[in-house]
Amino acid sequence: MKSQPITIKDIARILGISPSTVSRALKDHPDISPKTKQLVQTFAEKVNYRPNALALSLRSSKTNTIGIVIPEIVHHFFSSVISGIEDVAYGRGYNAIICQTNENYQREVIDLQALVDNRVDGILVSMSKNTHEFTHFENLRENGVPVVFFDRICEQISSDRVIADDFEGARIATKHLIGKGCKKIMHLAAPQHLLIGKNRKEGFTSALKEHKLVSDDRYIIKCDTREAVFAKADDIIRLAPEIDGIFAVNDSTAIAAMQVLQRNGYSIPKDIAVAGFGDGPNANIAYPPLTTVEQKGYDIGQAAMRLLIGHIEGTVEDEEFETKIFTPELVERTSSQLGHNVR
Amino acid sequence: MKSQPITIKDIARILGISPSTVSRALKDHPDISPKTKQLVQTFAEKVNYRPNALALSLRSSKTNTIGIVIPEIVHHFFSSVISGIEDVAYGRGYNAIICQTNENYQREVIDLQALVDNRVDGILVSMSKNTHEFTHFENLRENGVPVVFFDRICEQISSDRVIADDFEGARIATKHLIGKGCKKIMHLAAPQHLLIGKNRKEGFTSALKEHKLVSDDRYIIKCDTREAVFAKADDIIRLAPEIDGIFAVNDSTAIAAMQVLQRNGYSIPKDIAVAGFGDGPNANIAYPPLTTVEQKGYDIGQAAMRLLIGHIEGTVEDEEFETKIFTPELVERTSSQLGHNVR
DNA sequence: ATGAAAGCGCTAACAT
DNA sequence: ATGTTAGCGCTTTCAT
Repeated sequence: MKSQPITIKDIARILGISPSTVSRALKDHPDISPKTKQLVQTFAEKVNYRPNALALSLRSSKTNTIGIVIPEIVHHFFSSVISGIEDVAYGRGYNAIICQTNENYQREVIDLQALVDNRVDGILVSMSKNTHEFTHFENLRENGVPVVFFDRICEQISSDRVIADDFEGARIATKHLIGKGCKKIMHLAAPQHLLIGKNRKEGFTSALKEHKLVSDDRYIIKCDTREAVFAKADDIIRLAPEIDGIFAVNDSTAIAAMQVLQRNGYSIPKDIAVAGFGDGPNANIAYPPLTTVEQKGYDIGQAAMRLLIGHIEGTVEDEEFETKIFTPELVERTSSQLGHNVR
Repeated sequence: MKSQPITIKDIARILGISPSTVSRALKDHPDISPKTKQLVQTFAEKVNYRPNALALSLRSSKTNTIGIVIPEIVHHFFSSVISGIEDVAYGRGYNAIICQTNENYQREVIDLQALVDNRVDGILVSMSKNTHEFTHFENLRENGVPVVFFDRICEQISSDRVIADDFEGARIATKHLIGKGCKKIMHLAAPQHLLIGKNRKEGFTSALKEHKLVSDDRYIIKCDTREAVFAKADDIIRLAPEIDGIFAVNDSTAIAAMQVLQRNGYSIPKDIAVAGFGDGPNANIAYPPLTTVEQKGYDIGQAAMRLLIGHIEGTVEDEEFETKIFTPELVERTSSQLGHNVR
């Protein structure tokens, strides 16, 4: 029962007219007589004719499809970005293909290649954590495929970029903790070869300096996942008696740290105030609800897609690149109310 | 600088040979002389030749691409399923296009149409909550596109299916609560036109009956999202004094219910024991950690993709359908320890 | 107002 | 061992 989809040629044969007439009739070409148009359109409707997108794309070298390459779909931030991208994309007649690299460099290379092979009109990329080679990005340029980086941008490649102001976000969160009375704040940091790791750490230290607080390297612990926190639990607990605040590079790290401290008899936020980064839905589920900075994923996605369309449709000069920066906003909840008891 | 990608024709012209020779040389055809092969392959490598997947697919009417249509990417269950699908797919030389419907029927129709237009080799679908018309699924069959439903299957369409045993999972969770001493258990239920809603409720009532507990309709509250729980908070609080357990249709609903109860002075699990369904990462983040049943998303994804490949590659009879069922497993945590205090 | 022909990039039957 | 041709489905110039 695997019936081949009907083609323009089929319609032409059945109706006893030429393929070109069918093609024109279907798109209301003025040359075609109303009678023929009527005939063709009605028939096409009846047999549920659908143009073959492959053939269309091959002919026009335009797929109306863009590729999205991201580390992990499951993170709230990335899925907000995807929603932003998709809403703009669909509105402008583009389809989006999502590829997740699972933070795997090899997969990133393969995914990009597959997108290029399938002649997508443009690509939106957020780099994997393990990417240190950039020739696969350079190849895109050589192939004439427009690219916009977002969030995890590649500094070595000149291109449009859309980012959250990680430095400022970290600074805001840290100043908030200081405002709540914290004097000795620990930072749970991401790897420093990642821009977000570097910028958030620098925002953190900048806030400390501004308020003339000591910036103790011992208080900077490298862990940026839930698992990493549990692996470093001993280090955190050893320092816990000295500190009164934690700023974590993301929400899951912040939440895991709260759990580690609570299991060791500390009360949050009474003994130690905590702030995270990202504002996913976890922040509300956490106990106590987590103070964090909101990253505006949806806006970032929209902006990235708009920039990409600018390049695809040639409304922007080819070598003219732009960087859009979104400043995060503090979302204050219970976890940062130093000294307060929570039920 | 938008250089068109190089084609076989280009190579042929430059090397002064015919396109067919180039094509054959590139795929090690035995007819071609080693010298020519060497020449062509080296050159192709040098200019970074890549076949145009569009042209390939058009010619072979085989795209080596499958479509995934799911309600929401962000849910842990669905992203596990995607990982399972992708791992099998890549291993067998298929690419996957992910479409999220956002539980929107119209979007589901559009996404499926786009996939068919792009001639994917097969489609994996988990239905949107708001889908009550099924002609768009029937059209797939008419177009000869193999489909496998998973999790949110469509009863009205005969096809391969991969599901979690929701009835049994709900029964296991409910019996667990009963075993912990619960006598009056509330159920937070999903809409009954959804199979998962129906099956989980029936698993719940079946466990009650088995243990000769009363099944009170007042204890069945319709809410299956975090927001819905807050909307029904008054109803839940009104009944809270009577009950000693809650079985929720999913984890976020269970967690929201715990929060509502806690904010109203109830202690979990001392006063009321709670169990959820799904075992996403939230279950660990919740306070107290949530007892729930694990849905085996990764396995379901793998199984669904394997079934789909069977149909695509014709190793399975066309009208021969299979249903694979995965039984969830209980993951016992703190939220269900009725009578116990948690710090 | 309609049709014939060519071509998007590729491959495979059919020459030579 | 290599080249010529035709065709996948579609559109569009160029006839008529």
